[in-house]
Amino acid sequence: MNAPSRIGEVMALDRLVHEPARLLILAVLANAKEVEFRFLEQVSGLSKGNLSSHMSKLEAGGLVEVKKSFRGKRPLTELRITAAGRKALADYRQSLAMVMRELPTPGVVAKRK
Amino acid sequence: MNAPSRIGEVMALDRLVHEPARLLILAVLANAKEVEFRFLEQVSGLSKGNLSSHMSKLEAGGLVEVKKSFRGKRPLTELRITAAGRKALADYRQSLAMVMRELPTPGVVAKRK
DNA sequence: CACAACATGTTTGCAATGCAAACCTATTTG
DNA sequence: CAAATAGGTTTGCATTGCAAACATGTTGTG
Repeated sequence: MNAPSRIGEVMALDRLVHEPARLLILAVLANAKEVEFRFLEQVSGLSKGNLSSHMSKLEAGGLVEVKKSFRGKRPLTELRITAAGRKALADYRQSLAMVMRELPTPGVVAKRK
Repeated sequence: MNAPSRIGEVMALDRLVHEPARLLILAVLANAKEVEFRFLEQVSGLSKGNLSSHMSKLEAGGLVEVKKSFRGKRPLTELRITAAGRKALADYRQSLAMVMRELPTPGVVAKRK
């Protein structure tokens, strides 16, 4: 119950996942078999450059796989989440849940004494 | 269809609060009337320098108030969360809750068939 | 055909950030 | 007195997130 006892959880958050842009990407990927670069660009509102670099980081970290091909004559980049990616996301979610418990509930303020 | 509709929440996270070290600080402050620098240093495991700069950022953002005084002959720095700080934390918590809903539940993977 | 405009990403350049080493001022201890 | 300790702040640096510029091909237009 005591905040300090679990306070360390916050610092253990996986920074690769914690970054909002990447968290968004992972969340989308986790809900679809395979997602196109263009789609991600649109739903995220990220610039191409920014998206591209986050993508590379996720790939470098092994959380995501990138498949390059052609649709017709145009380049096509598709992303898929890996098993490690799912695990990282699940772990992150778990940590978040703990963190949420540490955060004061709206109303805890009134717990004066 | 709900994932893409609420997906923007992730990008709206307040970066000032989102940073783990600062989130930790805020969480601690929210549960105590006033907290000493040294105490924060110990429970967080942050270096003095790091803590000092996060502190300054929170102060600059108006989420925290810093009171400097002396205890005996030694300098003493105390922090208190402001109303704005509580609000920022509450809003952040709210956003987090939404994000959590977007994240795949452990077990969603097995939803085949 | 020439060449402009578009499509799809990647690389580059830069400002902002997190981090701890080094520093500063004052006090206490050997 | 010198050295160690206390309590923080400033500095220097490596990393990052971000979009502008670039690269490479394709389609449209006169």
